[in-house]
Amino acid sequence: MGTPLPRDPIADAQRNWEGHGWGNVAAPMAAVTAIMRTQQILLGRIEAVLKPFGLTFARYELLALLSFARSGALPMNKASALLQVHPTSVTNAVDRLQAAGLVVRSAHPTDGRTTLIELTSEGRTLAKSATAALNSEVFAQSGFADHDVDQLIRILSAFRKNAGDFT
Amino acid sequence: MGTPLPRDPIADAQRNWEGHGWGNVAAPMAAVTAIMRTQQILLGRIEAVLKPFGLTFARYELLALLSFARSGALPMNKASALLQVHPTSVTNAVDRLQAAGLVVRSAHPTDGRTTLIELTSEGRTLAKSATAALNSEVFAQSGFADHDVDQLIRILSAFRKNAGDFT
DNA sequence: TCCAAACCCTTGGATGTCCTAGTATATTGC
DNA sequence: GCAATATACTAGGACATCCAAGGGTTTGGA
Repeated sequence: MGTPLPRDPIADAQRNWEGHGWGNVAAPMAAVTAIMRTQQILLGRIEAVLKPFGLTFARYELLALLSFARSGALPMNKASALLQVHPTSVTNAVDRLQAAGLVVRSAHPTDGRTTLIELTSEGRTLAKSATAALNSEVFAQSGFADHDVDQLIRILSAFRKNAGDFT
Repeated sequence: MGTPLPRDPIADAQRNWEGHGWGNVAAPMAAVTAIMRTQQILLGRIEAVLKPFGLTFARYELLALLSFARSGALPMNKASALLQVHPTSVTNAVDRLQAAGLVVRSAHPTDGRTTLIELTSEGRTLAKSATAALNSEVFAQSGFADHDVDQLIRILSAFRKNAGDFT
């Protein structure tokens, strides 16, 4: 998928929108499309860094979440809510992490419906290493200027709140 | 995946990062994570609007690209480059669009390796309708303030250029 | 001219996401 | 107390994305 294009395809699309009389939504269209593409680029970088650890981003996120849980354990429904993904996605991730010996499922002490996900010591160690790698190889060189990072956090936080992610 | 959380999980993660001595990368981490989540929200809205048309976002993007191609046809490798996705993803999308009668594959006049994707009249009509729906139901109500849209376009364009998307 | 290298598309496999049930356990209300 | 409703997790299926590999077509250098 490799060589750079001679022109920005998203800017072209924006011009196309304007040329078709949709100028009022051309800019939001371009912004939304740019977010899609940026996410794709960032995900690619993250996956590349995690690959040597045998992790994908989905599994890493779960591992990281558990590692910050103090007790090292969380109910699956809680993890689903915090990661904002479908419960079946968590089931899928836990299956694989458990097969890799990084987490274990255990029964909830009082609620028989609930399953706890618990970090193993291997899981905790791996989470730490993977986080260090992401910090130095992705986040420390994100490609965003410092003040742009602040802008992004502000803009996207407002968007997410408005979209009903949190109160 | 429903009720709003009482707190912003990304802001919490940022605080966690700072608390662990990773303050220098906490903000980029939060920005990157927010982009991931924002993309997920936007994709969900888009897919919901496209569903009645029997389209997914991937298929719509290809359809829209073809509809702007004047001749209504593009080589698959060109589509792959412009959409910035793996060639196999285009193969997949074309398979389904062709099965739905929205595009047809045809031979390239001079290069036997290349396959052209061509819009059918049904495909062109559907692309028009779907675009109108996206414009009014997603882009016209993106949830971003106008000046934030400009900021996003500026910031993400610089990022994509820096990432090698275009020159 | 001719064969190796480059290029194009497709197939097959691994992952992840969501949706739609289906099973099991809790909670609520009468 | 017991039935109806709600909640939690999982199984199966549809899609999309990427990678690796394979077969056909062009191009280019010896």
